[in-house]
Amino acid sequence: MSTSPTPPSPLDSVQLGAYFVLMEVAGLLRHAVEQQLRDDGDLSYVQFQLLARLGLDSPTGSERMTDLADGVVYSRSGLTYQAGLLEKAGLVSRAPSADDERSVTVTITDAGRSLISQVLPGHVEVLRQQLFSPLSRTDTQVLSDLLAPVRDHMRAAPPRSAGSRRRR
Amino acid sequence: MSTSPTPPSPLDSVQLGAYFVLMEVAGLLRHAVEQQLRDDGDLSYVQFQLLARLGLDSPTGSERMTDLADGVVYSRSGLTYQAGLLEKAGLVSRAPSADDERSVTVTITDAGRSLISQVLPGHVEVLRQQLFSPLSRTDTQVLSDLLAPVRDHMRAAPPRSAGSRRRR
DNA sequence: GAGTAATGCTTCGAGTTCGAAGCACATAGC
DNA sequence: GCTATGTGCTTCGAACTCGAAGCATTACTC
Repeated sequence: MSTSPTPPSPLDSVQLGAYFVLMEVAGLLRHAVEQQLRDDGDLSYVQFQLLARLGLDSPTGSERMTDLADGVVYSRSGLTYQAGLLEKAGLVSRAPSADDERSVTVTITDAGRSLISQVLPGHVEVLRQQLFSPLSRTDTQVLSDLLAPVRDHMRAAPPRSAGSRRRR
Repeated sequence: MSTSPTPPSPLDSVQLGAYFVLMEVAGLLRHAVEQQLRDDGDLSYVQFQLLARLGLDSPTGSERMTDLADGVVYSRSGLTYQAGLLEKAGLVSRAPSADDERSVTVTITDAGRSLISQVLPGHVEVLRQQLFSPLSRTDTQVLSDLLAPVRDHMRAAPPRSAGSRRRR
């Protein structure tokens, strides 16, 4: 209430270590993956994420811009830019949504699907070598189970651009 | 073994899930942290990493450019840019190394140390709320133990710019 | 059903990132 | 010692990213 300046109560070394190693692994993995995608299909990591989400996750192969942006943790303006590139490359098409005239629906094309399947094997191989080779089946399961609640928790309290434009 | 084209052998769903959740948590966490750093000390995530490494990890408060770049998973040219910004802000100083005339040694200044301690409490608070609140003490330890070998493995087989300039 | 607020996307400018090329110093081989 | 190769850092250009501001459509409220 007055000037209690958040008593330090620093993280213990285990927590700090977990934080650092988490961020570092993610960073290194991203670099490795990025390089493979560039070599095999001339795609950036974000572009691959977008295509994968459309081609593998979505049953219809379509999604709204906003849902795509949220799903990939990405700014809206950045998505506009990337969607433009993907469209120019013929991997994706954009059209105003049927029900909501404001929305734009992005749909993966056949070329897009084919590019995914061209890139995927190498992608999987990188993951296997870089990420999974030091992890047993059980390890992987445990890792996943530990992080899933964290993801859900973070999604719930969105630090993202999610906040309403300005909560007045 | 003529044309065995890397038999698909796709990752199972557990592995895929682990991959996705790992990358997503890291992404979300980075955004959250970035915002806090911006608000509390006008620092980017990379800048904070650099200062933290100099101020908290290094006993002397100094490191060579290359070691800094490797430690932070960052390109050399990018580091040159950021080191320039930090120097201009008075948080860091640069000087040619004593033993090797090519090297540049970066050293954190008092202002840099003071900025770290100004930003750290809020940083820790974000981590506590975003990352650690869904994790028990044991969970955190396990997570750290799972990822440490992965990091070591990835560091060993560097996908980074590490390769010699061109292995001829 | 008119007016206000909220939502969906894009444009714009500024800042950041990377790799390739280049410069300077250091090391190796002869 | 002198050339050839390697290493450390910086400069340069191109590409990417973000948030703020703007435009269009939809949802609320009375």
